[in-house]
Amino acid sequence: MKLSISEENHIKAIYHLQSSMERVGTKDLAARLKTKPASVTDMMKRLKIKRLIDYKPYYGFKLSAEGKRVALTIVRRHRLWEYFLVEKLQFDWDEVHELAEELEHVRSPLLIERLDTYLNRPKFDPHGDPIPDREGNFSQEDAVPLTILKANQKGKVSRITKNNKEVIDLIMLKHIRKGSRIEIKRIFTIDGSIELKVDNKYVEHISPLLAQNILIEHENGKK
Amino acid sequence: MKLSISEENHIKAIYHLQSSMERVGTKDLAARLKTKPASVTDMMKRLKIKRLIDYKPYYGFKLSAEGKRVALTIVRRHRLWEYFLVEKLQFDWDEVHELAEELEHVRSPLLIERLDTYLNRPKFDPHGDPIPDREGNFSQEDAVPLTILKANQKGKVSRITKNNKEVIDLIMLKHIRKGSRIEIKRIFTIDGSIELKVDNKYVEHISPLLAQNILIEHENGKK
DNA sequence: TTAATAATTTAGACAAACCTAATAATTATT
DNA sequence: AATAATTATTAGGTTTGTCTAAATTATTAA
Ligand SMILES: [Mn+2]
Ligand SMILES: [Mn+2]
Ligand SMILES: [Mn+2]
Ligand SMILES: [Mn+2]
Repeated sequence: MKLSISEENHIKAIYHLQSSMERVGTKDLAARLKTKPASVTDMMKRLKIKRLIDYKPYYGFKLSAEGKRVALTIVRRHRLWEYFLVEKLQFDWDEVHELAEELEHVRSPLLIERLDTYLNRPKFDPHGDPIPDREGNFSQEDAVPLTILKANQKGKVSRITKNNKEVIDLIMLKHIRKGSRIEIKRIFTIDGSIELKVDNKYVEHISPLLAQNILIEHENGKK
Repeated sequence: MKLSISEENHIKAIYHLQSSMERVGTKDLAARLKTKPASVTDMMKRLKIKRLIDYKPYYGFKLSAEGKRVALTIVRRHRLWEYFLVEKLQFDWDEVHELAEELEHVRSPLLIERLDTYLNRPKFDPHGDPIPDREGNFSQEDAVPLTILKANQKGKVSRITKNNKEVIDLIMLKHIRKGSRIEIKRIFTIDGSIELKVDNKYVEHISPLLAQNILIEHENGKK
């Protein structure tokens, strides 16, 4: 099925909103896409015809199985490009979203496959969000980067990604090591830096880059 | 000025057609873009309003100075992406055009600048076509890859790009060396291989990859 | 130099993707 | 339960980019 860029953007937005609400409403989707409720209704009718959503007028919508599959391929493309931009083109992690928002619409399974291989099949994007694989599955690793935790969440350090000397020195300095109990205090959106409490003892402030290299034992179950 | 994807495609197509005709006609442009003459006329009216072309009804059109500037940035994006796809993602040189046709429309000067840097500022794309720089200038080097020559054109070998042993062995085998006089006999579009006469003596058949590494002294003057 | 042919433009339609304003349905509040 | 507030849909438009068919202009050939 060939989808337009706008259709893809709508599908992806529904996917994201669904994680925090059972059915998505017209107003919320319009707000997220910076469009108007009337326009969303138009689009929902079309997506319903294409069987990508379950749409009950006045009662919101949710992705169909096929819609979810499509959403995951778009998310995959988006996050792989973000990873590429940061890892290869030296962009900062907070500069890449808008570009990925466009690059994600180049639909070529072969391109994405090659890009994935080239990047060494990364499991998380520069913001710490997981990158779905070709089949739409997320990493089964129970270790996730510290960056995906939100304020007030807790976790235990399971391992450090890079065995780079500087990284090691830094985490030592911050009293972090394998097994440390971490509690996120605050996330500064300006630079993505994180204030956290280590082993209920030390209050530390670390960069997002360092945080990406600290893997936390994943709480299996609902997110 | 913000241009749509379709507008960009039209501008670029005019640019290419202009190299073989003074003014471009409606029918030719329609054929190249796989659209209809009536649609081209519509678009030409709009591009005229945006002052990107000089359009005289019934007498064809040509790019304005500004139009040419725009065309060159699109060509630059196209060719840089092609280079990326071949050099980094292991695509074959004959598989990349369609993908670049889409990637070229991600308009971000910063992205293209970083990509260029990352790729080490290549001067020619995988087909041997020159990549314009940020200012729209082509390489001033008087050496161009053998691949940009057309059938029946002649040239003198100025140098070999890679000092790789295999490349050296191959060009020796084909009787090619610095100073050799080359005459292109035929280009096989299936694989891009080239039949040529060396020093008016040996008829040889070489791969496009090898041809890319053979630099020819450029005939300065009109193209 | 006129008639035939080819190229181009115009007229009129249509789908996609938006919009505003008006109307209707749902949900929350007294 | 009635009313108010919120949310969603419909009606009717607009712009972009395409199309087909008809009319017009330019070019070529008789
Ligand atoms: Mn997008
Ligand atoms: Mn991201
Ligand atoms: Mn190309
Ligand atoms: Mn294109």
